[in-house]
Amino acid sequence: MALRHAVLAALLDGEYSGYQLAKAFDVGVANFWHAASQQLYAELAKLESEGLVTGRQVVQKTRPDKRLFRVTDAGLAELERFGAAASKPSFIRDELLVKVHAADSIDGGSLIEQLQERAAVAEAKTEFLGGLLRQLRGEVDEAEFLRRGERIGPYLTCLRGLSFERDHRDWCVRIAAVLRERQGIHAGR
Amino acid sequence: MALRHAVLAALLDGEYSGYQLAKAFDVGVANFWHAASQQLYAELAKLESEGLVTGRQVVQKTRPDKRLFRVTDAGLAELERFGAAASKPSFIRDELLVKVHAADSIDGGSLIEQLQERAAVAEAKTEFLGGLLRQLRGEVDEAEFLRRGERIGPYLTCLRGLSFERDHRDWCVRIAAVLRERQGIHAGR
DNA sequence: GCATCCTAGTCAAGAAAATGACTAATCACA
DNA sequence: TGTGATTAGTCATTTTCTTGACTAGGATGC
Repeated sequence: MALRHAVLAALLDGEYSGYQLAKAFDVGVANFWHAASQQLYAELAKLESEGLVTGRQVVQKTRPDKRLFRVTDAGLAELERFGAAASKPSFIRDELLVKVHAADSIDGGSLIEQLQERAAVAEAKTEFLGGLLRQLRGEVDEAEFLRRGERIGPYLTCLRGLSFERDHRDWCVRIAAVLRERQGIHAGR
Repeated sequence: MALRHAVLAALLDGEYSGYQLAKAFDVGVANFWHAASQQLYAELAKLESEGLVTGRQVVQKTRPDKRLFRVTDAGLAELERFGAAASKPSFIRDELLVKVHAADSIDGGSLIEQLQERAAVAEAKTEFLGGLLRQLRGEVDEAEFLRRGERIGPYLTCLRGLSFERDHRDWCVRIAAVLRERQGIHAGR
């Protein structure tokens, strides 16, 4: 009963097909929620049967037909209700961190590689989110956009994502350096 | 097939009962993995049946008896194998962020309150993790500890947790301020 | 001219995780 | 003297997630 609200929140940006929604969950929404496309199709069907979203068929010539969904008034009411209720505490789940926690018992070389790779991914995502933010705010500067923009929700969560990715990148780089130095010390004995 | 490695990594710190493990998953391990105590008991039973951990009964007078677990050589080998394999991408899941994404459609007052509350929690966790780090490194300074400490894995993941919480707190404070200012603008019209 | 990618989904099986209830003794507090 | 917290778990059910396979046509690249 939680994915549904992430879907509703994502659909506020406009009409989406399940496929497009899955894309959104790979980029902006990924800053706070992850879901596979099959889950999204299933959730959309459930939301539709409950009347929280409506879909309309769009026939396409060069592409398979699709169904575009948007949030209904009942969906908005449900979001409103959700917004007022208590939130579950957030959680992270990260296998790379599990490995680092076990760093003293596993192969350092491989770990360093993975940290560098992850740092590169985080760096790429940092740049991507930077671009996305520029796109979302358009011509105006950030402070002005945040004061008077019409749809700032996605912007705010992207800000969080950007900060997270930067921070994560820095940590990865630093930890890789720490592990490299320790390898040098061990090799030098 | 993922919780098992988090459990193995956590058990590297020494012998733990299921109950103690659950505590660890609420503090240090929470920086990268979340699990309910029931899951941990179940996972420990599975790991034991596969020979990756061994448990020994400890009879207590004033407390219920408990079973302390430690990682076996087979468990270490499994961790080693896990360390060399590719990691799944990490994911965050945060209902508060879902709400912020939908900020334009839900009640601002409640959201601001929740952001402030979350900021306070993050602040408390920041302080807690700071203390934990001091405790982990003992008398030596950080650079020295990271160069020559014996068990740095938990320290490194706590560093990540600390950074995350600080960052999260700052974001919460800032977003609450942004939403407050927007409320002022609306009220002023 | 063939291979692969992209759009746009659907289906089913099985693993993993979340939830809620329950036991039972001890200790701290008021 | 009783209320609640702490230690130390167990059991069962439901929900959610993951994985892999499958359809099908058009676009793109080599």
